[in-house]
Amino acid sequence: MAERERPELGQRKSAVLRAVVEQYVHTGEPVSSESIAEHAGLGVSSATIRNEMAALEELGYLTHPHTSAGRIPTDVGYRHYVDSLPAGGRLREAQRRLIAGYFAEAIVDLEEVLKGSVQLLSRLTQYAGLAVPPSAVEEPIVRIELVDMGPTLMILVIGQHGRVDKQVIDKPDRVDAAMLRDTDRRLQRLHGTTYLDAQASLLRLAAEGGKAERELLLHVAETLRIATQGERSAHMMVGGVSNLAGEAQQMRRETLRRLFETLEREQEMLGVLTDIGSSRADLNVTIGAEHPSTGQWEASIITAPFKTGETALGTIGVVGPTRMDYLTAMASVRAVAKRLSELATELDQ
Amino acid sequence: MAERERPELGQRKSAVLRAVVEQYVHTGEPVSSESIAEHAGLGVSSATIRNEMAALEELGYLTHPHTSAGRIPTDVGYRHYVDSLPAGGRLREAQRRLIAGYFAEAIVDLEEVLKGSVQLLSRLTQYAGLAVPPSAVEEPIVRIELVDMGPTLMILVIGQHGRVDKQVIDKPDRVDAAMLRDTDRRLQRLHGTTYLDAQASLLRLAAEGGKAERELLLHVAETLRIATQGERSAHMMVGGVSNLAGEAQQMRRETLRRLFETLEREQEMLGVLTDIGSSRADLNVTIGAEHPSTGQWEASIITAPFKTGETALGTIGVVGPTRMDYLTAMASVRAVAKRLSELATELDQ
DNA sequence: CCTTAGCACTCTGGGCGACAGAGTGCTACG
DNA sequence: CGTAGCACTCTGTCGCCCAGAGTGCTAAGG
Repeated sequence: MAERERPELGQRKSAVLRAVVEQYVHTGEPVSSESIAEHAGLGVSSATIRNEMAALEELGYLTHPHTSAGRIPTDVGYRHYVDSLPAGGRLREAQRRLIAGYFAEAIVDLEEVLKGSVQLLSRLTQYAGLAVPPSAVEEPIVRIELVDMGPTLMILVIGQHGRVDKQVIDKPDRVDAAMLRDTDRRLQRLHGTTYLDAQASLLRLAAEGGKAERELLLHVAETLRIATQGERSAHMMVGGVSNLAGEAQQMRRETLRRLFETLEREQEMLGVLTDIGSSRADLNVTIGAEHPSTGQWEASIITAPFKTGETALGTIGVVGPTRMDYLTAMASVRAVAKRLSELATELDQ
Repeated sequence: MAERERPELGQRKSAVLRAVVEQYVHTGEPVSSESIAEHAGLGVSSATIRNEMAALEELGYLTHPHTSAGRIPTDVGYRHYVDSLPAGGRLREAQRRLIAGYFAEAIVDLEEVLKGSVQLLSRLTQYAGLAVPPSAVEEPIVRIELVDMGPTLMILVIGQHGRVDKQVIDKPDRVDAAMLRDTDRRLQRLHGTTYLDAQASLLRLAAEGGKAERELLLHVAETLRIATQGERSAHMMVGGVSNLAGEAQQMRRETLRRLFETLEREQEMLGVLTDIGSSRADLNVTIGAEHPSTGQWEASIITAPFKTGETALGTIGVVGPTRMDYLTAMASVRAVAKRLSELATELDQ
């Protein structure tokens, strides 16, 4: 729809826009026509650049802090810039090596790998990294156990991809060792079914059994529900937040506080990420006010799904100020997601 | 030793110091002699207060931003203030209810309780909350299992207090189902021993068994080692960091960044907390430059251990700016630690 | 000897005007 | 259509002044 209103820019306008974005990202200062004329190598004078800039401002791609200041990109400007970027953004050699080095270590626990990836991304980009682990819904269960802890009981569920969900509950009355063994055996039937299917099966099983057993099974079902349904379980991972505190020269204190607040609220943040990732593209970029939440904190989010074959597992990404080095950030996220997908595919066999 | 150099202040000097600290914490502005004379109810004129203030400055408890500004407390000033505080600081009714409400919920998983306590503390104090879970060293093992995940193998250790440690490894060659069952049975001997003792036992067992089994057992020992020795396992919990971003009006950007950075580095932060908590007091307060790290970020840390009976389990606390509401913060930390200790004692039976 | 009133002194912060510099927008010309 | 040139506008800074806040000191009084 925005496509309709903002038709293809001329080649030179695009070049000017790109130059403005890149210079502004680099220096953080409004960009003057003269510096573009000098550095961008377009072979035209500053006056011509000024005309182009005025036109770009008219079209909504640039703004003015005040009359006699240079131009800075608007969200729309960044959007055009990002869309016109070549797909295969390049990384510095050092960055490539960092990524390669990380994935050379043989870590086989997906959760550990993701934790590391978050760190990796935040180091690559100097923004905050984030990761959303696979939802358990479709994950086959390898084992369910009831562990007797004395006065309490631990329900333990192990998934095919290495996730472990646990819940500790007060041991219901009238539950003894024999009964636990019995229920435990019954739970073994669920091995191999997915978290989702197992929930349905449990409800059926619960209906059959005696009162005490029913209570137990319902608790198990609850554990699975929590594991699949977010709430306290959907533990999104965030790292490198301190980068934002330093980097964000221009962010006002209040803006920064709100950003941090949201990053701490898993549920809210997951909602935002779901919105952004719903397009199922290989790389999603959301710039400033394009999303109501990110608009609030003048931030951009770049995410990419990682998958085995064609099925999406989870998401990784970075959060940074709108004035972000999109080229590097996009390339980093894309590269890490690619490696993660390869690794996941390998683990899956 | 500081005790030696700074002898007991007179009663009035103490009162003036307290008034300055409290007013400064409240308003964030340097405090003038006149406002103390008016509000502190000491029944003397501002000139007298001025004399006292000059003396306090001489002694190192107060400073001056510049000649004609009011006084602000130094770290030493805060220290004296804190030490002279009555032990049973009081909380507002609303805060009491918040704490009572939280502990009224029947959560029996220590880890969950701690996560909640961190949130609770950050809401009570408006600073960042933190918690260090019990070390596994002395915790009895309830169960050790080897879970066959296809190409990989998960080592799973469950502790008496509800902790679950896992490590996923590549399945060593020459390991088949029968052998897993066999080793699994052998591992059952370790049930009931502590994480620490189990490590020693494993090394002995490993020496006896065949080559493939030895490799397995060594991996198990490694899992236990990681669980007891910090590294990636000692997952300190931090929450409410966004409070600091807003609250810290006076903190410079750079200071804030460093603080956040340290909060993200578990190992470093754990080191600081260990230093602070080593006194084994019921409540530890470290103010600004009293610790080299906290000095760097102009912050104070308040911690308290929680225990069952006499054995310390872990630590909770808050981190805030030196200009902190010590009264409330100390009372909050003390109250939450007390409740946690009660809860832990209860769970332990 | 301690307290206090009074006063001179100092430093900050805001308001004001002037000014240099940066950058634009426009016009007129090739 | 591009460009040189120029008038115009706005910011940031500097110096200045002034009001206000708060101190330090002195001298007088209990």
